[in-house]
Amino acid sequence: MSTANQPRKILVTSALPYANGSIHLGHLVEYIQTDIWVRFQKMQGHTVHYVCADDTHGTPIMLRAEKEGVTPEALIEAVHQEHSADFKEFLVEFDNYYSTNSAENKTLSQDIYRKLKANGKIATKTIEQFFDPVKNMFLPDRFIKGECPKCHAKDQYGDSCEVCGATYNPTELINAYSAVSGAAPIRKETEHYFFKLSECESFLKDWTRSGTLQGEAANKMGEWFENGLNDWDISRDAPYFGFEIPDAPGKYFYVWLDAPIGYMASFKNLCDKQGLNFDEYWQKDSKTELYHFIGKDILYFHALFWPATLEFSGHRKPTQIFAHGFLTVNGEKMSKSRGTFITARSYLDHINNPEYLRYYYAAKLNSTMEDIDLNLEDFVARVNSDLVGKYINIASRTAGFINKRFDGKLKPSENNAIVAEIKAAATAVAEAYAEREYGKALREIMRLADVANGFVAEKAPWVMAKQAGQDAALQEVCSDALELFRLLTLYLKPVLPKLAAEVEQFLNISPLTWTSIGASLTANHTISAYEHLITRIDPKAVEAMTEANKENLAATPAPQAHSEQRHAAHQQNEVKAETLETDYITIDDFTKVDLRIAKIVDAEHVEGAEKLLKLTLDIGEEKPRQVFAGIKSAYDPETLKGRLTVMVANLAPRKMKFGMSEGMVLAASDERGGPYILSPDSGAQAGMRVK
RNA sequence: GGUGAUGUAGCUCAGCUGGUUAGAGCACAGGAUUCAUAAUCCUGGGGUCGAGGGUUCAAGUCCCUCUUUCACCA
Repeated sequence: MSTANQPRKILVTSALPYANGSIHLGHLVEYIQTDIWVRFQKMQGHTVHYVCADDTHGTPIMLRAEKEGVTPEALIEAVHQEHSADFKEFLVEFDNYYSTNSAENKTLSQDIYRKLKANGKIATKTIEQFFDPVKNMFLPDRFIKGECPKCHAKDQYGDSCEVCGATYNPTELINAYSAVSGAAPIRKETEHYFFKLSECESFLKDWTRSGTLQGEAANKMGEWFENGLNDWDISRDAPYFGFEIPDAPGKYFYVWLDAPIGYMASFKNLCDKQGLNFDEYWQKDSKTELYHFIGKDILYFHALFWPATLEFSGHRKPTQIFAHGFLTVNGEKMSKSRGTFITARSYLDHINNPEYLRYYYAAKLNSTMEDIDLNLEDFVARVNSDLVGKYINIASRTAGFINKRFDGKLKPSENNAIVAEIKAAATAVAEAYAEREYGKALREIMRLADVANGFVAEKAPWVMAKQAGQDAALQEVCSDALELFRLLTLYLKPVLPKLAAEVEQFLNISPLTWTSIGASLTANHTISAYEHLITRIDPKAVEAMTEANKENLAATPAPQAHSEQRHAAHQQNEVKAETLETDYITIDDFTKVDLRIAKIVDAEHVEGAEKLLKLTLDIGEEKPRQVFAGIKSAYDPETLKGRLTVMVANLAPRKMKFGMSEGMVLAASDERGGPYILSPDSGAQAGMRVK
């Protein structure tokens, strides 16, 4: 990507936050990352539209509204107000912040659906799903609760246990009940609509490898292709809060169908308000650019479903998708009990300045999908040192002389080498921003701030101030220092827009853009009086913030542990949960398993495998079996050779990445350790049946 | 179980396609300075670059094995 001089037309989105909860510091990583990029591109003189919206549909919203005794519309309106206010205060400047529950989105979603259907990409299939007989509705996994089949913890969700971490199907829960009504769910058939993603494979393979994804992301997508693409279930049965599917009474679009179309709808709304040409941005051969900033957890939706949806409904595809990692706080997942699950609002209540967080995130962000860590101690140290100690200090230590001694008038030198050096860094800084290497950009900028402070220290204007006849030199040094400060402000402006605006006012200059680098503060230019622009963070404020969030824990019920995005990603599995299981098996069931004593004739490491060993097992057959076993962590292959163990001999052979596995070795393990493979008592011979 | 990441000074992180005695900021120690909200400047201590093996004239950087942490998928 170049920082070229040609003005570009760019449409940028951030992922749509779900209208079911508050914005927290994790969300803000993405919005701040996007906002910095957008502001940078705008400073470059490009035409940029940054749109977003609340993601408003789905079962969780419907049920929450019901619980609160309001309509879904009222609920999402209130959340929209809250989200908008949060973003505004964090200086996330959308050109439009809309809602997926809009007329535009309904029209676009239905239109796109019709085109997909006309292109033969829609199919129907009857599936079986859990149904709440009291509430008369089908239940997503997360609304089925029960006792964990592994550790017997009560009230666990349908897909995994939060106590022991086990994952399972909702069918395995003991005494399953509907989280909505408490009734025991029953299985019921229903007709669903599917988008035939399986037919889009060759298109998607090309698309995901054409430079549209980060390298790591493209690798990850490779997994999906290896397993083959499943058709995508895009319908949900009434009652559902969403858009009805055309010509399908009682069927609604699944929220993930209309959510990304919400990007288009928000832009459509902006076009209507500002007279922009919608089709220029979305038609098949659009020359404009389209970028989606997302979290790595929703890559699947944006790199598979979304481009396929666009392609087969006759639209353009995204230029690039930028996925970022998650936020950890003090090196760990955000946690209510540690007080590190911090909402945007709570941050604002305790730390008066949102730009500190913007700065810290920017200092940590790069173009990869790595997680970033908000270390609260480091946060305080970094902001205080970089922003107050280094950057702001340059103005603070020199502006006083200009104001007191020269009536605010500047007189810069003709050729200052330091000024030239800092101007010369513009390209490197711009490239780093464009590539989303904000950490790199800020490291460079702070290095320049060090250079600027070194310049002031070397010239020692305070010495000049005490010597007669040094007035001109004093004015020149301080003027140059303020020019350095101006340039540093310009470089920091995408990250610190509010502070930059205050500096512009202080320096009495028009808003800085990238072309302002060529300009300079000139002789006789008058600046305003300097007032402290920012103050240091008091570590006590941070402490108070985490304390306050701990208190909230006691006061409010724990939030839904599963994010809407995580849940969304699970939707593919809902369809798969089909076989019901009972607690007991019969002797016949057991004898189906052909267990044999096996002699390990050979064992070796598998190149490239993390946990596997390749075993060659003699069970008295002509040819030994080759079995891959996940016991590498516990056994050295050499020590296994010659041992007897137990294997499942009639397990269907399975093709693994490293070859065929013709059986399975039994081993014991749980959280206390393992795996420990089994050994028969002495006397057993290879090939004996275990029963 | 699979996949992708990850492990570099006390802390947070840089180290591009392998090449001089491994870097920065913070923290710490000593000195300078006092214009600036204890800020700034100079100097210094501190790392067997997760562990082991290999390739190479040369590896933090490539390969293999083990291991840490995380995420996604199953």
